[in-house]
Amino acid sequence: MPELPEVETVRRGLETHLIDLSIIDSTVNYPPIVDHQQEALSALWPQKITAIKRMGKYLIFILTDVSLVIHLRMEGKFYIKSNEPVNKHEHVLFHLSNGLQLRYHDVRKFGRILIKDKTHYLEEKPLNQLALEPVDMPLERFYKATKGRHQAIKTVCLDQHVIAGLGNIYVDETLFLSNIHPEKKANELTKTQAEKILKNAKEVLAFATALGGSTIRSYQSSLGIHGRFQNELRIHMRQNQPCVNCQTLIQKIRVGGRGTYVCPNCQKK
DNA sequence: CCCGTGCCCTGGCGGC
DNA sequence: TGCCGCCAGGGCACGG
Repeated sequence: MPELPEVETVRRGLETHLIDLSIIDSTVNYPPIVDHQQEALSALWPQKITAIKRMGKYLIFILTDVSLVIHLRMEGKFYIKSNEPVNKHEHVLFHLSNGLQLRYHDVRKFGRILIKDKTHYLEEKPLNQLALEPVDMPLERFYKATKGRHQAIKTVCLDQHVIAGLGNIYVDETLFLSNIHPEKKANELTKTQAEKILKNAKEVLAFATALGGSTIRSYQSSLGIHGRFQNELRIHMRQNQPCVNCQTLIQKIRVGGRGTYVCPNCQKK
């Protein structure tokens, strides 16, 4: 599942390949991906790709007249291909001015590509609902948000309206590094614990981004980029393996419906 | 406002 | 080997 480090890795790859190219046409094979706006999409072209940005787990293509706000969800990825046969999971094709095609590939079909106003996309859903990323988040603001929540801290950290960029992998890593149990009630955190979470979230996201994100299971990065952070995971996907700190066997539990890895000795409720 | 549930979707896997 | 049912989960709609 692409989280902030994987999305940033994708963004950098796309930037390298696409800046200053134009999209001259589009083909939509599965309309829900573009929110059934395939005709509006077709009417846009040509548009030059002037910038590719990222906010939390969203990618934003800045084009001549509009912005495309893209969420890869679980398994969305981009490929750049020439005229190879179209794979059954390639749902949207952008035909580029250099003869190549940017193809959106998504086995689960959960991803979305939304057409937004060029300058007001920040004021519209979904980006107007998006919280700040850990790197930009003032402690006071994060701590205040946790105080109003009776849910498990893991659930709150996954809420993109509270803090942006963390998904299931990096929230498990962050809470492990913070010695906080994922089921701890958010409103019972001390300010020091909130500070630890914020600090560790920043560090783990920065380190993972530097390694090109994680390439695990269903999520393999596109454009030939393979992340290496999966080799650095301390807790996620390590069920029944010894904790790196205390050798206690790591447990897999469910928190808020999510598979969650925890060291019952190191992480306190 | 807050919170829990169900939905979207398909490949992979366990069980028989 | 093949089939069936279940599981994975980010974000959102909906209802209490």
